Amino acid sequence: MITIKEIANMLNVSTTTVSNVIHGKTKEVSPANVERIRKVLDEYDYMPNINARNLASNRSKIIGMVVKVNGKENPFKDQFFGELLGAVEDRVRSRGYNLMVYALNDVRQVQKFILSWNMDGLVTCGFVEGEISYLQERYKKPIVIIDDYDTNDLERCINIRLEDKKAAYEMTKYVIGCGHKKIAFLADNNVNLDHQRFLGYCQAMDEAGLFGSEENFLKICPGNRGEKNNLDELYEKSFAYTAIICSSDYYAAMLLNTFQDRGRKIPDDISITGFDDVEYASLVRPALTTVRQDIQEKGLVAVDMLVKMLEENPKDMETLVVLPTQMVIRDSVKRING
Amino acid sequence: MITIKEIANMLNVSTTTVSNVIHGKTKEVSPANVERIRKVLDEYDYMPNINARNLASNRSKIIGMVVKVNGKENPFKDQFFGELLGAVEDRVRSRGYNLMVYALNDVRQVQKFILSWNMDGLVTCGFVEGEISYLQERYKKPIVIIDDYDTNDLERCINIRLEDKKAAYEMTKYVIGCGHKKIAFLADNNVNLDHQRFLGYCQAMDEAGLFGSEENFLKICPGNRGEKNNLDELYEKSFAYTAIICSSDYYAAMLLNTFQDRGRKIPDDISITGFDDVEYASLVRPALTTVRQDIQEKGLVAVDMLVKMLEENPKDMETLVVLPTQMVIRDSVKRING
DNA sequence: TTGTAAGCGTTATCAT
DNA sequence: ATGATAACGCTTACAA
Repeated sequence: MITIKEIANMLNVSTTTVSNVIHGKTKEVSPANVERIRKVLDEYDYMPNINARNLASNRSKIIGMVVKVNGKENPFKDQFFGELLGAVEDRVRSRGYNLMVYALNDVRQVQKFILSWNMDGLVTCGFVEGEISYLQERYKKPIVIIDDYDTNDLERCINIRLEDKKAAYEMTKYVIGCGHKKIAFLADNNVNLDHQRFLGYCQAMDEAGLFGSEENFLKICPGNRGEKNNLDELYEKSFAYTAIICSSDYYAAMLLNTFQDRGRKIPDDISITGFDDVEYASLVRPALTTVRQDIQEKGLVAVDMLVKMLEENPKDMETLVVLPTQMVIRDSVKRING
Repeated sequence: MITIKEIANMLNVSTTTVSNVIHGKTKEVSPANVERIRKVLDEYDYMPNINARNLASNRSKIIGMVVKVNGKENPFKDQFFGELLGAVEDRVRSRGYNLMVYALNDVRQVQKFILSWNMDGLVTCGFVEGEISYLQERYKKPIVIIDDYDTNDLERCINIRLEDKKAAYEMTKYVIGCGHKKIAFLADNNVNLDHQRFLGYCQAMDEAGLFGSEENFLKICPGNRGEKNNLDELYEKSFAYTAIICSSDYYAAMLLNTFQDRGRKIPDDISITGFDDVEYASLVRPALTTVRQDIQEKGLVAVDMLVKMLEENPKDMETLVVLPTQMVIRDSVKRING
């Protein structure tokens, strides 16, 4: 690999001049030299040594994507994260940055990597308040936080979310409108965005004079490697309901499966709804009635906001983006008599 | 961020001594100094500047993962790539490296990134012969090639594949054993691993005295953004068969869907098999009879082999890993009368 | 328009 | 056991 210095020597010019040509600052260089240097650059297929460049210029052109991993699972098995990552990668690259990916559960490790590499910015997903602010105190560059509700108005931080509460509210209202009264809500926890969705569910239930409380919150265990889901328990509990609002397509599909295997007909015996509208939401049978979010868009917006902060550093930048959702009605909810 | 030089000054020692402590070369440093330096390192939460380190030591501790993207699709939407990426990330990190991810279709771009960053090694997926050898000529470091059949015995390259032909052979044999005679093979192309699977199909057909030829190769169009699948055409053609061996779960699920929507019963009217055993293979209905591969393992092995080359540089290293597959019999194939 | 030279934070060689 | 010091390849004042 040829270096700037070598080219400068070859052509009897200074490294500054070569550097200027490389960076397109051709106004500062005589046309003749521009020509000569460009030719050599091309001929020898010059590639900058990015480590040297980063060291000298004190930036890195690296954007880190850090997703929190709970337990031992591979987060990118989940189509949501896969699609998000792909969108982020695409936009990061087309904006001239490079993407480093980490799936971690320890925020101290995150800190180590981003500081050591002097990353220009960060996209995080799945981390919560305490973790984010820990990072934010030590890392003085922009952070985009995807899908968190507890981190608000932190300096240099941008939040990207959905209308989670509203979406769950609408879905629940739709199910109620189909004649259901005994409706449960299912998630693997009741914090952050799952909590917001639960609140939406509760609101719709309350408005309809039904009973939206924790009593009807069904907690599903994530079922990591080795660890079993609590599907038996959920199966038993499900008999108390005619519909279950799930906080993800993933769990909805799991219920669909389990229940049908044990002989309950869906939606005839019980209705089930999902959230996200990942690809297999329309592949399972019955196809899931669900809430669509545009994951691709989430990733693109995340990077765009980050790069905007990085390159324009606008003073009055909006610090929160709430993306819209959309009901997708398929076949997993039955219209029943009141 | 505190630097080595600053620490050295504070303690009136040389940067060499500090550096030695940082790297655990405590034999070369007096216990008293080890103690003093460690304390400061800890107190000031020293983080190395990796760009400086890389520049000085001429390595990068970066492993690149490059997946070829055809058309405009986001490859990580496909659970196969998502899971592979997650496995690679996990192992890369635990081996002390960092992962940079690129989804590209132009091999010249790949070259630019890996050379500029001085990456230590590469994991590629989806690239084919000409592209790989182009890279290999310019990039003098190890490359792991996943799922390619046309690149063999290139220096510094390791191939990782499945028993694709054998797996397809066994699947076809199973379907024949269920009494089917009119069996098609479906893929989106007939090169590389899809071709191997097609060969396995043909072999089983031939052995059974049936007709395994291109005539029974059904080509499905990938259906990228905007572009439509040729499902109408495939639906019509399917009436000539009682079973279709698909080269991926993805397409199998798509057929399941389309055919059922148009009123054909599966497996009663036509049997369908998949390949990969991604998660939704067991979520669709009927659950797919398919060939299981261990994607997680594929990723782990890829990184292990790469790191082994990097750190041990063994002379007699095996250059090909063929991972096993496994038949998974579910509900999408019907046993019929000969 | 061009060149000089300091500096980025490490590593590593070679003395002492 | 410890320390000078050059080197890594680039950017960027500043000088000419």
